[in-house]
Amino acid sequence: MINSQNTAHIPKEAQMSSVVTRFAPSPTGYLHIGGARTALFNWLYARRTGGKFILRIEDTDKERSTPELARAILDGMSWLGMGWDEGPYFQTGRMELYRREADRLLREAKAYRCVCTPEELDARREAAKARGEKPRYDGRCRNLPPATAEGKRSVIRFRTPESGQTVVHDLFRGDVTFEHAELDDLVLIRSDGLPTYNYVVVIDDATMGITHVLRGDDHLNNTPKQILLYESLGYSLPRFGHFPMILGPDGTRLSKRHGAMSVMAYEEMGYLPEAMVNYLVRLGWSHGDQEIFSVDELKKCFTLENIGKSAGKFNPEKLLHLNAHYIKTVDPERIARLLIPFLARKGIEATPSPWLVSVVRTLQERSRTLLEMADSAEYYFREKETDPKAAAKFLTPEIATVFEEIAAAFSALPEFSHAAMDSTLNAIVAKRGGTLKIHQPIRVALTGGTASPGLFEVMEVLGREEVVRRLSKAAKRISSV
RNA sequence: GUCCCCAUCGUCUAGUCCGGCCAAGGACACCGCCCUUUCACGGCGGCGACGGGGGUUCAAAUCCCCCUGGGGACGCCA
Repeated sequence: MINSQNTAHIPKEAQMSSVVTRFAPSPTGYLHIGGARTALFNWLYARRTGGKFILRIEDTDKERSTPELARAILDGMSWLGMGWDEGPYFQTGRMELYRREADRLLREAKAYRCVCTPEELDARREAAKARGEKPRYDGRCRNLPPATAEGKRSVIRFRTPESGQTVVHDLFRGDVTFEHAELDDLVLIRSDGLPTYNYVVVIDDATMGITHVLRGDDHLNNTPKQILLYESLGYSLPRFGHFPMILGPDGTRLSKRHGAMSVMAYEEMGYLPEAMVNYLVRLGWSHGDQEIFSVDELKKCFTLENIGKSAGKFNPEKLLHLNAHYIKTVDPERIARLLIPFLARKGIEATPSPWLVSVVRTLQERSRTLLEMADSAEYYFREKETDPKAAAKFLTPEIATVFEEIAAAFSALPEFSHAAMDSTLNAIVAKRGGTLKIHQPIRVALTGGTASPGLFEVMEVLGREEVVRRLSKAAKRISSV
């Protein structure tokens, strides 16, 4: 017998207009890169098709789930700008439904009670591995008279067909066939009465009307079991699509070893959500040669057809590049607002103002993250310690008098503008033979280092008073050495 | 070990379904040059891939098979 998801008869338009996707993370960790992309694909597909996107928290692992982590996942979703149309649903609130359906399966003999203990199961698994076999449940409680389990600690297992096969019609990979003989009798309800993942996911997806189950291909092997469950429960099947996982830069499964994998860690490092979204969407999906995508654009052009099949490696460099792109092109007023907490971390108090925006404008082209921007913005707010090497090279004794002359000339300027400063400097240089290199010394005196935005921009933002003050101060300091 | 998936530059990928337009295109990184008051931005150029072997065909990155490599799953985790 071959089980199949038969949706081919449904007209394309009908499928399009009624798409329901979901993201179902378990609150046993933060929202990480991989999870975020899964959410993104589902969210984008729903948006693209005018469908619905549901958020569901899979909290049936009472050992590891915490409300704080559930909160953190929600925060991550919000930061990335992914809103959900329904939920978040929590599975812990749906226990009665899970038990009722399990009882039904039990009554129909599609499931049975198993009294094997975890210890026994472990031992058998090890033994099977030692023998070189696939470690599966051996089915010894399958035909136990129901009375045997009476009063004993037991789990409810699904009675998987012993022969035949199930084929998964995967949206991205085509048909994948699994022999039932390869599957074992999975646990539906644990001995403490809590349901397991493979079971609840089916009930939830079915009862919530999910039409497209789009998830990482680490779930592909679970799918035949779930299809069998759908059929036993009498539910109609959604369409399944398994996209490749994201691997660490070293090609192994993503984990803490790979450094910052939590999405929110990137916010703290000064990344913009649009950069993260853009990076994530291009990892495993493409649209010709296009690299830059706004969210609005994605809502129009994101398609399932362009999702690839091979696993991708997480590449922090490209994410950084994309972030630099957005730092550079996003509205400076917004950057200014976002920058404030980063400045605060350095002990710099700033408030939104046109001046702050002008600071940002000078730094947009040379900052790849908000963190970098805050670092290079420091001299606008307070004098920095002068880099000793820069001082040695540019703050030479003969420059002191030049600084004083410039300070005086600047003070006398009717207007402290780029053009006025430029011609003032040129005049002073010309007066001394025209070979004097004056820009770097001024830059060092003003910013404490040799790298900064255009000198005139810096001076305009700093303001005449501060420029004159720093120049005079530098002159005095040089002379006093 | 068993089963499942995957395979184009170091990385993300276009091209593969409908074989010729591909002496394989774009992006990141790297290198060089130009622009330039520094650092950046930008522009131009360079380096760099169809994993191997068999088929099929007039023709294969594209279709088939095997091998190899990588990943995943095998829980009273999700």
